[in-house]
Amino acid sequence: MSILGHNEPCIPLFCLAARQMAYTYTHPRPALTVDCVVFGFDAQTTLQVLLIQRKLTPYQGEWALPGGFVRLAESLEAAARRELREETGVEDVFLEQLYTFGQPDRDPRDRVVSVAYYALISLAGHPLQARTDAQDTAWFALDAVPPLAFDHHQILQAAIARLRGKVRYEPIGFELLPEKFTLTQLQKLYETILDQPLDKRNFRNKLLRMDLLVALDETQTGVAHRAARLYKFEPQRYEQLKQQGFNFEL
Amino acid sequence: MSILGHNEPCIPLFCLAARQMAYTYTHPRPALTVDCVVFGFDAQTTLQVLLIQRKLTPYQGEWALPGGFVRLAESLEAAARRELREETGVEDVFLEQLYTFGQPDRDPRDRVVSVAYYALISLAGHPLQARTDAQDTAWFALDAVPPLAFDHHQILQAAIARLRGKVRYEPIGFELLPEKFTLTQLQKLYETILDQPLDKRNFRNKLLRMDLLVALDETQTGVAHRAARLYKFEPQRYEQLKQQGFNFEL
DNA sequence: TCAAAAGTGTTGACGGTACACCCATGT
DNA sequence: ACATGGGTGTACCGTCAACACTTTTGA
Repeated sequence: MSILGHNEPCIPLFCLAARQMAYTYTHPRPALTVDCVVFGFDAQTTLQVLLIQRKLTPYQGEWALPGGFVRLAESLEAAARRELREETGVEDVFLEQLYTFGQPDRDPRDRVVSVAYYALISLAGHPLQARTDAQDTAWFALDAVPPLAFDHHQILQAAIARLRGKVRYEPIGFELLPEKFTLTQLQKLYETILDQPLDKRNFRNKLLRMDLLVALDETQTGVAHRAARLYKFEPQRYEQLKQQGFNFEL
Repeated sequence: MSILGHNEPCIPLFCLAARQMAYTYTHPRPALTVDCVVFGFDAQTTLQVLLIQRKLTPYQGEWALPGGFVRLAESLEAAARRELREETGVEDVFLEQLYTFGQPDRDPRDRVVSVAYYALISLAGHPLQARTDAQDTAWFALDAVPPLAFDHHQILQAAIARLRGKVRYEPIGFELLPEKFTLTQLQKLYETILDQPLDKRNFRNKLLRMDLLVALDETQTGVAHRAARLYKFEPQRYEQLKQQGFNFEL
């Protein structure tokens, strides 16, 4: 646990650290962290964010985005993935850089610049994760997010805006669904993210016309009504179409 | 001039620097810089980037993006604007954060993370700038960019991709033109950025239908043929329409 | 008078939107 | 048998794409 309250085992790389000492005098450096906005979706509930409760001051006891210091020998994305794994158990997810936040006063103690990432995962896949036992990690529906530490509320808003924008012209929505899903689940996902109702027939026609989904020979199970057909998104098919000038758009 | 070869007067903030010393041991910090991709356009020529020639090792004598260290008390954007002013004389321009580059080996000497920005300016407005006298600052057409230092080529490519994407759904193209411009100049700008020919009548109809431009009672001067009407982009009008659900799109 | 760019409308194709009913399944 | 969501087609309308000639001006 670091002095700044982020979770990082202390394994300094001595040669790099020594080399840096000389430079530090001429150029005092901001601290560098990564923070992750993890979105989870489940057609039974809604779109949620993963938060952790801070154990250290400042903002002790408040909720915050998972994140921590960047090590000297790892890339920014690697740092984000490591923090995500260490703090929340989340692994192997869609992860993309969002924006870098660097207002001088965003951390009350020291200058800390943070590179924010956002991640997308299916809650149906990993239902509430192994970490739910830990009292300090929890999912919050987007309309019930508690006050957040630092400028994390601003980061969250930026992530929502990015997701809303990007989901319309890149097929990233599928990252929030299990591998096999129904068209109704997909529609509910889009309605939730875009915050507007969509017409069922138009939605289905449009998506199927794109030729990105393969219909499986399977149906939903465990529902108290007619079981819906399951579909799968084909990333390779998308790459192929994209090279032929196809543009995903919804 | 810093040991890392970026241009920054050495004015350490001693109290912050001292406070940081204690943390440095537990958390050796990457150095943090900003780099700027400055795009300039002129309907007589084409889309260009502003580069500076490095005077220090490494990559001595090679071309690079303007940039330098972030100071402890300034925001990232302020650092980008300061470096731009100090190194190239460019001021008061459209500037937006692009992406943060942090591969551990992107600087051969030390870990340096760089927050990249891109800027848009009209060359007709500031024709080749006061700095053209300086031998170490120059504009390069995008299809004639020399080899660049560090990973600056990658940064440039990312900036081009961003510009190409964004120009289609936000009216940022006007930042590359003088305040008063002709529709032909605007069309040439879009053709250059999107790298495809556009139909003159369709282009004009579509833009004028958007109701974002005001026709001025002035025409071009100094051309050896019929002078074209001048137009002006109205940012307030855009904000107003946006709130009514209007989406710029080309 | 010539060269060079400005300016202007119509048509056909396509995709978006709006809209309502029957079907399959589990309880 | 009933409740719940699954699944399907068409008609209208607006927007995009293709396309060529006349006008103005300066040299």
